[in-house]
Amino acid sequence: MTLIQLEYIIALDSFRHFGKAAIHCNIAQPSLSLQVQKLEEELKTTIFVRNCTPIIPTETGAIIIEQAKKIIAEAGMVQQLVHQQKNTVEGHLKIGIIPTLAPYLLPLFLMNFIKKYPAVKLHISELTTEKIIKRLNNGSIDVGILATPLAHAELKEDVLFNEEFVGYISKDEKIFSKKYILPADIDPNRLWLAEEGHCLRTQTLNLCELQKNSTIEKHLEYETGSIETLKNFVEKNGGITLLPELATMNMTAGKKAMLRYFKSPAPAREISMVTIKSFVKTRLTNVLKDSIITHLPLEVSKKKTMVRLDIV
Amino acid sequence: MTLIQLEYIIALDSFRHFGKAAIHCNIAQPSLSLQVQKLEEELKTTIFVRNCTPIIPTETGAIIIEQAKKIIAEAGMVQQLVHQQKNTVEGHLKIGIIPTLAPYLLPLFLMNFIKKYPAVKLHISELTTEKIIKRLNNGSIDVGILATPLAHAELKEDVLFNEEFVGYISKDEKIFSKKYILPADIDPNRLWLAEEGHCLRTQTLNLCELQKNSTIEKHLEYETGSIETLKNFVEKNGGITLLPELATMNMTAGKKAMLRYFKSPAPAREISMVTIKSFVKTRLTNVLKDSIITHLPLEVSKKKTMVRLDIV
DNA sequence: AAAATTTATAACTTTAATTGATTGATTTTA
DNA sequence: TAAAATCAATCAATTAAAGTTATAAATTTT
Repeated sequence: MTLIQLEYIIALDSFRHFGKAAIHCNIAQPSLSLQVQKLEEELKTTIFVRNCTPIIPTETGAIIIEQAKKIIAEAGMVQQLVHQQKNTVEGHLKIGIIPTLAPYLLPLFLMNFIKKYPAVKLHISELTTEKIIKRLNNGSIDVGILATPLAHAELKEDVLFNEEFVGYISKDEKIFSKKYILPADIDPNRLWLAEEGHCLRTQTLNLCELQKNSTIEKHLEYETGSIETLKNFVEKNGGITLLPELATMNMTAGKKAMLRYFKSPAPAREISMVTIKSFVKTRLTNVLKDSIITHLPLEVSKKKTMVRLDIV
Repeated sequence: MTLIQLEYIIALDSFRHFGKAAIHCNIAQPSLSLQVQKLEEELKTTIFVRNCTPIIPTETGAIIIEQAKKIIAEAGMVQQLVHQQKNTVEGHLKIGIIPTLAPYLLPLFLMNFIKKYPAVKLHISELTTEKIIKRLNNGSIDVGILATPLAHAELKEDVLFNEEFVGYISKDEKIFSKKYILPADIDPNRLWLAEEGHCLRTQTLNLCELQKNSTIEKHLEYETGSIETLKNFVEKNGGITLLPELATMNMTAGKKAMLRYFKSPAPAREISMVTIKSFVKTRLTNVLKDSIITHLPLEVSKKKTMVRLDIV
């Protein structure tokens, strides 16, 4: 039994496909087949049932895979212990972050982070919530930064901050004249929404359904995943949209005049750093977390009374 | 990093000597050197300080070795899980047992055990308590069967039974006429003792010192590790010796007439099955334990009031 | 200072892992 | 239902790695 074989069966379990798992492991498909066979031979048990699509682990196989994950995690811990001992922060960290957060959160801390920890190589991907969860599970990213809670038992959530939603109101709207708005003030028919499957859409809808279960019937359906697009729509075409607080930070004074904050408790989304529970690069993620939190604007980091809008 | 490299550094830490560790690992010394170097290179840290004799692990090295032991234990668990799943009992088990127990305990269960579990390969060595502890720690035996408690934090003790001591009294002795004896009845000057370092000697001396701190001055000093020799001395030359109960089971009626049991609570030694705490072949050791306990003579297995004589 | 011990290095051998090409089996598509 | 596509296993060849013997370098012991 080798650590590599254990990595291979974990990948195979995660992809349920020899070819795809092989690509993930950076090897050719026959190598994977052979190593899995060798391990099965050594343990005198079949780990995967091949005569079905997709392949599935046997009962014993599933137990072996669980144990393999434990072993690989403990093995990863070795390098961590060395860094801890040296008091160094280095290594690779693959981060997945949702697109409604990335353009506003990353610039706040990223340059500072890579300057402070030059030995850390970051690899950041903008991904949807769904893809982040999938990739955390198959190990192609280490950390997710996204709205929580996710209610996934295998994931560990570390709350970074709560981000308020702010109304972005065209001058033509009735509620433009109000100083502070209430969820009830928002007319779903005047609301620009993010596209289907977008967590911002879910959160916004949650807010509306919080007040009344009105059927939303829009005259114009426009699907976008971009907050900038939503902003532009309100500016050019009127209407209302909800912006996460960080997206309002760098607006010009003129545009900020169109913002309307909610009366306390304001609706908010909880933003967390998520890892799989067996994740071992704790030192890296800890400094990342610290870096993010210390570079948050005061408006966000100071605790306020909020109502969390869940995404599920 | 490979599991083999981890095994090598564990062996090297245990022997503190490249040559000896290499023999233990069944490889040549340069192979071990090379693999340790490779691991140190990969982790970018030195694990062992070589410019001293014997070599010692660095501070970081010691931490890595601890983690390595955890990983190797978890890896050993995989095969165990497979057996558990198949509900089979198989594998190798290396047992160390003290010489004062081996000839009397092993015949009681061994044939039955190998018949019941034909897939288990046993390798049994008669070893002193000291050597058993050493070999448990360096992994050259899996289980020790010996008198406890040992007061070693890294070892797990599983009590099998308590074995009474019985006086073996020559007809010439005054106390031969007594039906039941007391520790105070034993004249240290008439006592045949096992050799220095022998746990039976320590236990016997403990018993004597329990009553009075008399200085033992013998006319004849004879060093033996064998209970049979002690018996023969009493038979041929008179005097007294203390026998562990199991050593009295197969005696002829004539010789049994020389046995004198202690008044309750009788002095006894605690016999346990000892493993290192990280040991994983729990299924094997469990069936071994069961096998031993179920084949004990009734006189031994039935609980009596005893006073434990410790060996330390 | 010489001998012995111990680890590292070098050159070579053996073993193991990986690959590209191909086969056989199964599923999908037309 | 036949053809195409997909997927894992097998084969032959290559590459990489782990191990070996012999020996050198360094250290300790005598």
